[in-house]
Amino acid sequence: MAELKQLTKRSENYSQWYNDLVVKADLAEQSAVRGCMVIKPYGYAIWEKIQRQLDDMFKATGHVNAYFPLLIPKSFLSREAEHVEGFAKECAVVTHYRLKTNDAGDGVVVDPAAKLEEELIIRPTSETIIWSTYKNWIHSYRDLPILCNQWANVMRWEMRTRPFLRTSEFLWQEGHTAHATREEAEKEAQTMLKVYADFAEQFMAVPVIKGVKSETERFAGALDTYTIEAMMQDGKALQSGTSHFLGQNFAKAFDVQFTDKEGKTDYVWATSWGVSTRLMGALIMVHSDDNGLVLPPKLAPIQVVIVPIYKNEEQLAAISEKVNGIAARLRSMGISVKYDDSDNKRPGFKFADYELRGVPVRLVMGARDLENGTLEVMRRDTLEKETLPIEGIEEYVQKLLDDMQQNIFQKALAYRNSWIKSVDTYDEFKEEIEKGGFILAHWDGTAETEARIKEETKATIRCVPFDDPNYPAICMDTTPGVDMVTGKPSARRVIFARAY
RNA sequence: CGGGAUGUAGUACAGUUGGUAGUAUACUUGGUUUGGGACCAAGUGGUCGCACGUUCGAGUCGUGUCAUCCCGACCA
Repeated sequence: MAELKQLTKRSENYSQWYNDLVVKADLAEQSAVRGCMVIKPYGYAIWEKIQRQLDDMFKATGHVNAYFPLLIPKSFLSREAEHVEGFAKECAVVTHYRLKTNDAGDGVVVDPAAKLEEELIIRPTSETIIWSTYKNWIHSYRDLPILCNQWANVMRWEMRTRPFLRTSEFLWQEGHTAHATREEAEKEAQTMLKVYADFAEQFMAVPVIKGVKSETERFAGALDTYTIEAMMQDGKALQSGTSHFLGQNFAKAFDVQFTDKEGKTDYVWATSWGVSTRLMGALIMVHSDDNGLVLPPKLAPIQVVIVPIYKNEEQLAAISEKVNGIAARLRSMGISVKYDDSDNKRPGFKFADYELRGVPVRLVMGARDLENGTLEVMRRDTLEKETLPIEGIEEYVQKLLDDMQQNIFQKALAYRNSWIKSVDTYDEFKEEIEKGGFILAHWDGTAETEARIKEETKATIRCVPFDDPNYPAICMDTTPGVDMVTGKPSARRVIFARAY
């Protein structure tokens, strides 16, 4: 149950509360299945908020949802050479379709007679099964584009797992699009990367840097992989979402051709893009403090919790009357409210408990407030408390939630930017990489140099950043230089970091 | 798959040279409390991961086995 301790690396203070958080806040716990994850109700509620928002953004960019099979014939995977090389090592394989009672009669064994002619693999990603399907859907330019997304689980038999960041089974969405032209497909891949970046920054309040992956880090089977890279509180990078321009690789592997307006046939151009429950890991690792989770209001399952403090039933009744009105008005404004009038926990316990869960705003009303017509407002991000009149509290809370969303993002942004550095020499690089953060350095563009740096420092190239006026100037430095290791010419600085 | 560690109550742990299992917390009951994780009293709960062995006797020693965690390689 050490996932939050693991995720946050704040062992000293966290050891005091992470067990409580995991147990009571129902975030998640490791199941008995190797590297799999139980996402308990409260954690899942956060995932649902993420899902809903992303789904809206996909629909707004013209996409529709579909669903494809969990099991993929083994032979499909090997159609695309790079793809199979990338995923073959981590596939769970289905070899039989039946069990039978064992000879002793006290258990079951795999029935050898039920061996499959061709083994099935549990999808590690769905490109192959989807493109084998698209072959039947696409004949003409009139059939294009196809803009499908699927919400699903996938399985990758990783050597080593980490809660949220790398579980063997995980939930995600994967978009798979088919286009008539290269330009349209490239534009799609860029568009979806922007959707991811907007979601991360505006909803998760996690600042990210968009960029393109080096050849080594590219998705197996893609021509280009675009990424959003986030910085955790411990100075390690986290790839939080990727969008791939697949070229015609999968169309060729599955023979998906179409006839264009001139009557010529050509292979279809493709993209795929995905984000996973890893985003929840990012959310936890970027914002949490020693009191527990800090959720951006836009993703908090409970945005406002109201706690009454009372000595007897009459007081509770009087408080509840006031609170019910406030809660109803807040809900009518689209704010999710929980009124916790349970009498089996003391107020102090409730305060601490909702802080662990990251509930953005807490309202407290007691006898004192009843008399004065006030209530206490606490904001989770700064833990500041103030006593305000009941009159107009709804508008105040609404504004506060907006302010907090901004504040949490700005805080994370300032923190992230403080982790961005630039170095000129390899010695300097080795020194800085130990401290963590994004490090901009010159690179000669070769896989050999990249591999050597990874071998010697454990740092990888996170991306070649895209031009964005909001990024620190240091990221946008496109002046040529020389590689810090080999001294060969370098077109521009790229981002290195140690990563999860 | 290599290196290291750990398996004891729901959870987190202690258990000395082998002598028949304990602390905290949680849970149940009763009472007093309630503006920052309450207190008092009583109570429930464990064939000590599993198997075999050594021994009069094993949580403790030995062998095997399974599982989990950490560090690598691999990866989103």
